[in-house]
Amino acid sequence: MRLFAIGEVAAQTGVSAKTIRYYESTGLIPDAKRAANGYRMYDERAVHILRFVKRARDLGFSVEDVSSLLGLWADEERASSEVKKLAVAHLEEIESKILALEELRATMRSLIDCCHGDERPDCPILENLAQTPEKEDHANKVQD
Amino acid sequence: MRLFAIGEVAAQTGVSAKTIRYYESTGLIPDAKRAANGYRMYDERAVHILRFVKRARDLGFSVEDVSSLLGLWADEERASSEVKKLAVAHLEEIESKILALEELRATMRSLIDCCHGDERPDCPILENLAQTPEKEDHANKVQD
DNA sequence: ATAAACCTTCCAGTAGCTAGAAGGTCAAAC
DNA sequence: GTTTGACCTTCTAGCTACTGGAAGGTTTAT
Repeated sequence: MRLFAIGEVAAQTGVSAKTIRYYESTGLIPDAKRAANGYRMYDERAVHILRFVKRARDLGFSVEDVSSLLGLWADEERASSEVKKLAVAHLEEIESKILALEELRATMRSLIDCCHGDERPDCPILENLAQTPEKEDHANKVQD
Repeated sequence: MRLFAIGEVAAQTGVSAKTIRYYESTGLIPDAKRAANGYRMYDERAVHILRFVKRARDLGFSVEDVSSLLGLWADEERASSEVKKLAVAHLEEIESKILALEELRATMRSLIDCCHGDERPDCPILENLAQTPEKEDHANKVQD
């Protein structure tokens, strides 16, 4: 069975050598085998695991979630509902982040639209930031 | 002129006492005056600054950006274009984050839709994560 | 023999706080 | 008069998920 050194694995998986070592140190992936010279060596299975990790991280799963997913992947007896639960929770997180960012975007857009952006010092953006929220709820809202 | 202790300022601004001290320690806000007993004391101006910081942070500006904004706010000679430049850059960041998250959302949705999510072990989500990507060259470099 | 390209470990730093420990201060209740 | 509790102080460490760099060992090519 062919074995690969860490740099080659990094190239194959898109996970940097530093990050692979980091994953090992935190226990996310199992400790690599070592060659006689002390170098970490990886077989196909280890590379496969790393690719799984990479894909899940790219999908935005936290390292902790990835750890759970690896566990489920390894468990032949898993219920797919377990996986789906993690995925749905993650999707919901993504969705709420999008909502929050869309609100920010709307606010930023309206602020930017109000600012002439020339050499004069008066600036509605700064005025908005500086406004005292005395009339609470409506005072510091910006219309979309 | 009335002075406020840190707890009251925290309540007034929505910035926690811990965070106010942190902001002071990093130089984002000026060092507070001290009462005879060593307590930090804040006047209206200091509270105003903190509210500005809070609002800007709520809009998602980085602390570094907030620092620049504070500088511009204090500078009577500023050009509004300077402020606008920061705001536009921030908006663009928000927009690219939204785009990235929308892509993730689409992928996650389709994965979730494919998974029956019951007690059986077969799961398209895991299969997707585990799939070996066919040779798409992602400019794999070794970096250390 | 030397250079380069690998590999090793360990320490520190990133953003923006937050938690907790150990202690000083102040007003009110008993 | 003391004790309780809510304040305040400083300091250190931890969170996520890495990344950079130092100091050094190994391998391969020239």
